[in-house]
Amino acid sequence: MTMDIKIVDVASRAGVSPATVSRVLNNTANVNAKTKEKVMEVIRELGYLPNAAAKNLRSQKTMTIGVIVPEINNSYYAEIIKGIENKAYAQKYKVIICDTGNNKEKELDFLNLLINRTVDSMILVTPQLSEEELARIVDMNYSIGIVGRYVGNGKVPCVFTDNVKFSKEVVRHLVEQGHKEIVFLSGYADAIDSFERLEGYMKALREHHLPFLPELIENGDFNERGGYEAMKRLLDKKVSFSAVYAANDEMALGVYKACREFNIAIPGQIAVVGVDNDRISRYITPKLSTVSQPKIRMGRAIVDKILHQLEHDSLKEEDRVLVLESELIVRESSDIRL
Amino acid sequence: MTMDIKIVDVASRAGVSPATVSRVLNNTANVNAKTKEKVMEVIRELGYLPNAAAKNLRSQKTMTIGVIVPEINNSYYAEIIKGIENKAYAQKYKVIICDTGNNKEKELDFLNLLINRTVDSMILVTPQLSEEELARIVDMNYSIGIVGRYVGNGKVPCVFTDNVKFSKEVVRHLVEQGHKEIVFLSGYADAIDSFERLEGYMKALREHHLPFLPELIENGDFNERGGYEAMKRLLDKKVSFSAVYAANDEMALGVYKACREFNIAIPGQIAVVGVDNDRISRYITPKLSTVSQPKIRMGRAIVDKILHQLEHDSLKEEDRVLVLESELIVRESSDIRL
DNA sequence: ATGAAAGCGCTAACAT
DNA sequence: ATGTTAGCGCTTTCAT
Repeated sequence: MTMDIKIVDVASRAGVSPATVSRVLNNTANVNAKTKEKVMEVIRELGYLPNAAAKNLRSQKTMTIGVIVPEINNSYYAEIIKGIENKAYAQKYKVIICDTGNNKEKELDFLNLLINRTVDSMILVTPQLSEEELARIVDMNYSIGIVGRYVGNGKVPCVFTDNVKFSKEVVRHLVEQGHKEIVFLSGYADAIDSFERLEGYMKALREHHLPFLPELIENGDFNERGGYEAMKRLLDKKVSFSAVYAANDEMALGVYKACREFNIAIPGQIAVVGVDNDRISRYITPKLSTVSQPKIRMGRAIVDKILHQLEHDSLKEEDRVLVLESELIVRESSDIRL
Repeated sequence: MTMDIKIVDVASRAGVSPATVSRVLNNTANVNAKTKEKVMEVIRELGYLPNAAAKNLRSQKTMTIGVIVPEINNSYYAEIIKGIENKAYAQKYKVIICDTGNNKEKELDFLNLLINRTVDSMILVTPQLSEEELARIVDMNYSIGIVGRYVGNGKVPCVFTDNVKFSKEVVRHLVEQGHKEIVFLSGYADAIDSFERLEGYMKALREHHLPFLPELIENGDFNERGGYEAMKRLLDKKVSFSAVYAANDEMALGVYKACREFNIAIPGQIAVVGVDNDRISRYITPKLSTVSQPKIRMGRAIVDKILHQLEHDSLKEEDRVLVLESELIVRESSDIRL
């Protein structure tokens, strides 16, 4: 145990009361310039820092934000966290990270940090919780922000990109390249991203007067292995197709693997497009076409909204939801001219 | 503001004293089975969770560990964090992340979370701080753990891999492949990793009776661009060499880029080996030889040591430092037979 | 402009 | 086995 110095130590040494020290520390009332100077000096001398727990208890704030993500060590989430941490630091907030490993139990468990006041607010990145579950918490007046999907609740700020819109763009690009039979590789079925990307895919087909063929839909659970196996299933089924739109880059990597194994040329025989603009997409051969999302900005934006709401106790509806632009990046894997 | 429920609410509703509620909550003394049951029931009914700040203040613990890393969104650090978070969660600890962006000021600032008791312990991953600076903090009895480098201070647990050892392995492998003029691409000069990897390189040269040529040493600041530019400088200098040992995969990626630009075949004309086993190394063409480090295990291990020390207030010297095995992974970029 | 004192919600020492 | 009470270190009325 350290013999920490407390506010009374500073006070007595400076010849003032604890209240005055608190005042200069927090700029919370007028303090005579001379005494202020003296107090500051003693604080420096003693290297005093206010005990966080006492401060939190008394002020009912922790200056801490929690972030719940499915996997910290996935570059997509790591970038979002980066944005959150950087913005939070600039506003003097700390960040507690919670890695659920895609486990909903853990997600719920971490939410307790909000209830027991360990954090002032919780950011959920592509959460598994339903709108109702979210509503229950928000209605108890706890602060929550969402990254990666739209939420209807008027008290919940959310930041995301328009899955439907960029999915349509991907399909349009593929159609322009001459493809008519396009596979859609979905992530796990209950993820909102899977659903919306599929929706965009279907809408685009209709717009281009292409038939929707259910046998061209496969699920790859958002991971490489899933993509690999889905691709093998497609090959087994002997359905005819010339392009694959994978709902993320991970699965596209799996498609690459299967193609390598079966000697299928990309993009010569099969074009491939992914989503996320994972770093690997630029380095793999052939370079993978993908959709880039402004991950760091998403992180920064949600912090902005949450803190605004925390401080002003309100958020106009038009400020509540932010949909950021994503961008289709065409690379070798879907460009026959290359 | 929510009307939170407090321990007194639970107590009165259960017809007992706050002390008893605290006892069943913390299993800190014998409580009659019947009353215990009753208290638990009320707790569930009310959805009571103990206020964290009050608990922290009273118990002088926060059950929180801070982690300071140079860049969260770098897979090497993200993996270490993953290991830390998972182990911490299993022990009921939370994790606050601090991203310094390689800024020493920020590193020092984050250490204040230790002093002001926001966290019980702080893990520094490849810190920029000197041993003396660390010692100053540790001598005030604050708990610190280090990942990624050895520290002499007997009170500081540390976990790392043996840079010298694997560097020698890398050079030996290259020599066995017939290389005699091997470039060493260093990271920024003040990083301990740069220094030790260089040391291993030099020792290996001596062991294999190869001359040490200063013109074969270049600095690439641990990033891709630095590697690219270092490689161009080497090419400009017109020195002769047939292999490059880059102190991390990032720089190796830069070497790849330069070689592509100048039409140099890897490994035909120049062999390349990196360090870190970044995911990209398996996907790039040609596949990059590299050194794999057990990142997640490093994270888990340091948490183990720190918590042991926190609870037992001591750590035997033989338990204090852990050097984990790394492994040279030979892939296409340094194997002429492939 | 400054000080005295109450109290944030919990745990632990002491009493019963 | 259980209750009473002091106090963790701070902020914030309320006085002066």
